[in-house]
Amino acid sequence: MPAPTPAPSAVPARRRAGRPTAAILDQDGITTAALELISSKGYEGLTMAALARSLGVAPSALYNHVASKDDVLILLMDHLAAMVDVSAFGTEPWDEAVRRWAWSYRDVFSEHTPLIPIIAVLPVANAPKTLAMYESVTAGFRDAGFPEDRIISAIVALEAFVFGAAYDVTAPEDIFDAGSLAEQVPNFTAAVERLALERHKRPTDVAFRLGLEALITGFGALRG
Amino acid sequence: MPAPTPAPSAVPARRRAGRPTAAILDQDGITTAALELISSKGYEGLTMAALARSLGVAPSALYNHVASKDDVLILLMDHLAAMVDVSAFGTEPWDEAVRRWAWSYRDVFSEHTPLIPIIAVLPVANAPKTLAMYESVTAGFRDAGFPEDRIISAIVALEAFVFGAAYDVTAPEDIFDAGSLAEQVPNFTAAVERLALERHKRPTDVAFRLGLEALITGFGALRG
DNA sequence: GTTATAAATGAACGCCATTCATTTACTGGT
DNA sequence: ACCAGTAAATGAATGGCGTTCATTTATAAC
Repeated sequence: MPAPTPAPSAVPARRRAGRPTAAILDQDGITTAALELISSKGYEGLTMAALARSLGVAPSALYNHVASKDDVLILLMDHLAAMVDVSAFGTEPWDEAVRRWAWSYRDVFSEHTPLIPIIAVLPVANAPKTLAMYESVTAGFRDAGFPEDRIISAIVALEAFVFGAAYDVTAPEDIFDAGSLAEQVPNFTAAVERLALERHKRPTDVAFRLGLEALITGFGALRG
Repeated sequence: MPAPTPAPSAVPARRRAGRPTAAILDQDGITTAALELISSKGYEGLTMAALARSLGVAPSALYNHVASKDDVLILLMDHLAAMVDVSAFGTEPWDEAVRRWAWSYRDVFSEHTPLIPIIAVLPVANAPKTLAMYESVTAGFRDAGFPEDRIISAIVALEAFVFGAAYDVTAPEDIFDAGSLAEQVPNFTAAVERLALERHKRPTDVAFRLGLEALITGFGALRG
């Protein structure tokens, strides 16, 4: 018969309430766990209960470290901002640096579109890594001879394009299939059919490139 | 004392279950009520319960006419697409028509940013009025000598910019105030301070204009 | 007339974010 | 060495949400 001493279980013994020897949770751990949860279950799977469960903790415990679920989303988006590639500012010519930054920015957030409504509107003071990204980009623009009073406007415009394009990446392939209404919109249907299928390039990438190059060209002309 | 016959009450007598003389609800009525609700209480106030209440109906009654709340949002966004000004295509030069379309598009959706994640990803077959908008724009591009195989890409890029800019409109004024971290981001802080305060123009409008003009110029060069 | 159906009701469900009283172990002051 | 205060956990409870479903009934169709 089995020994009376309980075997170490996959389910850990239920922790008693009260202050533990060392804190189990912190914002970094919560952020990491949230990212893992998102990559396995998507944003629908990101609930406070699931997050707590993945950390081996009761849901209410999270609220000792974040004020709300929105707070978790802010932590996430600031973490992602640090993953955006700004390294080309300072090492590459301005236009190439913008190109790399924008593609990278779009790619990072296209996997995290539910954060876009938050980052687009969040005061930078609440997001230090995002702020650091802006600092690098701003310095790159200034060093490239950009007039200082237009730098922020240019960045805002580029960002708007990037966010919109990030959504576009997630659109289904047949988004432009008009179905039974096709006959009623002949010009549109024709244009969709002619959409050049460049090899190895998604339509969303072609559109992003087209817009980005126009913005880079247009803004490049502002440099002194 | 009051007569036994009940006076006509502000609260209507509770309707019995069963088929009414004429249908109370339809998709148009739901859409209109939803718009009113949003304009008075905002998108947080748009719940199925509140929507039903504003129509004098039980929440479950809505589900005879829409499959889900997302369905309501789709109705809303298609309704809004019809409000976007495409009238300049065909009457004005191409660049001016794009300008009017884009500004109008941005203005309409800046009041309805919660719909952006939906419209950005919804197949056009589910949104006839949106499709009609695309038809007008596509025809305008074609008539302006735009190469047919780039029309969709150009529209997608413009739309991405418009959606991102719509979010930007809703950002708080102090979004770029770095607060206590200002010293750590000197270039950024300086650029924010120099942000030219053009009279009568919001910074968000300045940025939109900057980006839009760059896109129009860049895309205009593609015309044959 | 009978039958079928569309369109309403209201009760119930499950999920979710959040709050709160409570417990407990560590920390700093005397 | 004690004591008080506090940080960090528990788990039960709450209220709101979208949605489902059995039921009812007026109208339309045969």
